[in-house]
Order: sequence, then structure tokens, then C-alpha cells
Amino acid sequence: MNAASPRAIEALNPPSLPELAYQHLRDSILDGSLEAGAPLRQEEIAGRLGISRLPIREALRRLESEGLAMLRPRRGYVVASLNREEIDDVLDLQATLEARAGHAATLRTNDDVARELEACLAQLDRITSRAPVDVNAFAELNLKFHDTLFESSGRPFLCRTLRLLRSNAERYARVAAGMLIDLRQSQAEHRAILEAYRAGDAARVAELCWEHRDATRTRLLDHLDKTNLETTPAGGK
Amino acid sequence: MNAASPRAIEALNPPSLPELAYQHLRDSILDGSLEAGAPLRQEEIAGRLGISRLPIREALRRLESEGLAMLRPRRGYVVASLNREEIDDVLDLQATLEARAGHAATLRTNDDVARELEACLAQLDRITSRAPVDVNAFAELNLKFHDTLFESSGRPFLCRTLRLLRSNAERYARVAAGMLIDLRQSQAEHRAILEAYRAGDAARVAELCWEHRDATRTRLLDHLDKTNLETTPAGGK
DNA sequence: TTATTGTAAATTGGATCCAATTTATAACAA
DNA sequence: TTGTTATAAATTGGATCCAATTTACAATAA
Repeated sequence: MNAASPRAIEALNPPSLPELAYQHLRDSILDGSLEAGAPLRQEEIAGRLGISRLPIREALRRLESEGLAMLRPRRGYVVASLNREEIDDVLDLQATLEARAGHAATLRTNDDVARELEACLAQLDRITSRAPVDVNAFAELNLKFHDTLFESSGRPFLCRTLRLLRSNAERYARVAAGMLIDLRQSQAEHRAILEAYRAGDAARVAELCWEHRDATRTRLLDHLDKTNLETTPAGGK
Repeated sequence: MNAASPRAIEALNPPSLPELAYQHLRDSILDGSLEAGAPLRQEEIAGRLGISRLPIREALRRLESEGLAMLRPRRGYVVASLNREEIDDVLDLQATLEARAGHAATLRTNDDVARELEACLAQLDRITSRAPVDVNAFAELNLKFHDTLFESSGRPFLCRTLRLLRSNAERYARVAAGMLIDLRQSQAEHRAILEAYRAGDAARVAELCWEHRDATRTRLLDHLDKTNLETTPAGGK
């Protein structure tokens, strides 16, 4: 028996309760079922998940350090919210880092990655060509396309930071994804990125990635301005 | 004066035990008293701080989500470590984000900020001109210079991410700061940044900030390669 | 001596209990 | 009616206790 296979062992162990609670709360925040400013009562969450408050507290602590929850001492956690400027901030940061990740990925172009990206685009084409577009499926494959590209950069910390940003951007970006984005335009941009990737033109990939994300930013901010959606509710008190 | 006014601070901001434990552990990791790979025993830490294990666990959870600690289920936390590629990753990211922050700050140039930056540089000049350079004082003021510039960008999330990166870079960068950096060269770069800032040349500030940080990156990696310092210890066992 | 195995100690993961503080409610006075 | 205050309920912050698992160690056999 070999003592040296920590990864394999790690893969086997069951998810801990804090991890479970974290996943649950994170999903609830990202899909909007927990609105910004909503209080996160430890007892209630614990009761709903059938566990004690302790793992909940660790999960909340993690959510806080990721920017999805806010702790007001002795008053408990609430779902964090972003105002217009902060959304702008996060999305600009996302664009910057995705450009950097795309750049790094292209410096070490790989055929397997190119094929995988191609497969994503093919599936995306099928989805967008159908009559009622399956928005969820589109979002999932869209995510996979970008993830495949960025993860191939061989820069774990950069990718980790990107995931963090996505957590904070996603609940707002979903609005844009569902309602505002021209799916065909988006696909055209994906194609351009893949072409530049294949050509090994890192600077071009960076530029395209930046524009691709920046388009989302612009659209989302426009949307926010038009609807005048209040993104910082009761919390202000 | 401000350091010792426990009552007023307590009244406004009661220090929670998890926060206290977090600060303690973070400091110990950053200044090297807790080496990479060292186990973080909950009971021992709790005993040393005179509190129970519960706040420790929340602190450890936070350290984990910030990348300073690693949790191996049922085996406890250990101090996280970065290998050469990961250090490169983090420092490149830092350079990228500082360039972005410098850019944003310069787009909204402010005289008060310029004066504060100038004051930092004046103090730094005094420090570097003395015979035995006070490295700690230099590091602190150096930090203040960058913080002042970046925080004036009006981009809280970007600054937050920069702080996160600094946590991960600092324990390695300190080597470079103490032994490798040409303080006068560094000061010259600071001057150039301030000049470009005053001129409102955002692109130039971004460029200079990037180079300024990238110099640290290059020097640190060179140092690592030369000393062949093993940055990923015991973990394998 | 060296490898193996069984047992004890140490350590984590989790639950329950208690104190302190905040929030909600109701009684009372202007 | 409206504002204030006293009291009760809810909620967080923290400590202690218990179970499950891992690690250390010693006894045993080859």
C-alpha cells in the first residue's frame, strides 16, 4: 500500500457539513432565492439542513471572506449586496483577469484544449439554432468554454481569483445572460477567440476576451441604469 | 494614542475572538514564525490564546478561503505553501491588478492624494539616506505609498483582491524586500509614478506600476532559482 | 534486528448548553 | 393617539462535552 496518493484519497472523502452548508447557501444567493440584504439566521438554516449551528457558522465565515455575506457583530450575517459602482468594479476586474488568463493560455496552446473548445462551440451552435433557446444549457456551456480556456493557462491562483469574481458577478450577470445578450454575437466572439487561440496570437486572445466580457459589463450597467434597479436595499440602515 | 484606547474601540467595535485568532495566525504565517506545511492544531492555538477551539475553527476556515491554510479532512489544517510556479502566478497577478488600480486612480486624480503620496516619498527618502536603513520602516511606508494610491482608485473590490494577493505574496516578497531590492531604484520608480499621476497620464502610471511590481517578481524568482529554496515541504508525506 | 499488528492517545468534526446582546412587544404616560 | 420605557423573546458568541477517525507507540512474531 502506497502512502503517497493524497489526491486520490481526498477525492473519496464525503463532503463535510460546512462544505454542504456553504454550497447550499452559495447556490441560494447566486440564483436569487436569497435576496441581497436578507438575514442569514443560523438556527433557521441549521434546522432546514437538519444539522447544528456550528457547521453553519463556518460556512457563513467562508461566505463572508468571499464577499457574498456580511457580518454585523452581534446582529448576524446578511446577504451582501453590490451597488452600481461595485458591480462595475467587479466586472472590470473580471474582464482584466480573463484577458490575462486567455493570454497565458495562448502562450501554451494545446491541441486537446482547442478540440474541447471546438466541441463547446459546436454544442452552443446547436442550442442557439433551436427555436426556444435553452438559456440554462447555454449558460452552462458558455461557462465551460471559458473555464476550459482559462484553466488551461496553468495559473491556479489566477483561476481561483476568477472563480471568486464569478461568484460575485453571477447573480447580476444572470440578468444580462437571460435577457440582454445577443447569443449569436456572443458565439461569433467565441469563434474569434478560438481562432486567435489556434493561431497562438496571445495578445489578440487577451483583447478579444476583454471585449467579450466588457460587452457584458456595458450591457448590464445599461440595464441597471434603465431599470434603475435598486441593488442596495434595506442594508443601508 | 490611538494604539491604546481599548474602551472607545471596544464600545464601537467589539473585537470578536475569531477575528483575534485570525489576526494572530495570519501574522504568524506572514512573518514566517509558522512555516509552510506546519500543522495548525486547534487545541494548541486555543490554549495559547486562552480561548476555546470554536473561534479558532472559524479563523482557520477564513485562512483557508484566503489561501493561507489548507484543510485535510479529519487531519486538520496546515500552513499552505506555494511552489515556484504559484509564486510567479501570484506576483504576475499582483502586477496586473496594481497596474489596473494605478490606472483607475489616475483617472480621478486628487490633490490630497498627491500630497499624501509626496509625504510618503519624503519620509522614504529620509529612511534610505540614513546609514543603517530601517527595513521595517521602509516596508511600512512603501506599503502606505501603494495603498494610498490604490485605495484612491475608488474600486473597493479591486483593492480587496489586492489585499488578498498581498497576503499570499508577502511572506515570499519579504525576502526580496530585505535582501534584494535596490531601495534607491525603488524610490526612483515611486517618483516616476507620482509624476505620471500628477500629470494625469493613466496609461503611464499603469505601465510604471506594472514594471515596479514585476521587478520584484523577477528578482524574487531569480533568488528562488539561485538558492533552490524548497517551497513545498512536508506536504508530500 | 525489523516488520507487523493491536491498542492507547491525540485530534478533528459535530452537538448541546449557557451567557450576553439585540430586537420585538406590551404597558404606561404625555 | 403617540412616544417612551420596561420586559420578554429571539439570536448571536462562546464554552464544554461526546463520538469518530487518525496518529503514535509498544508488544509480538519473523
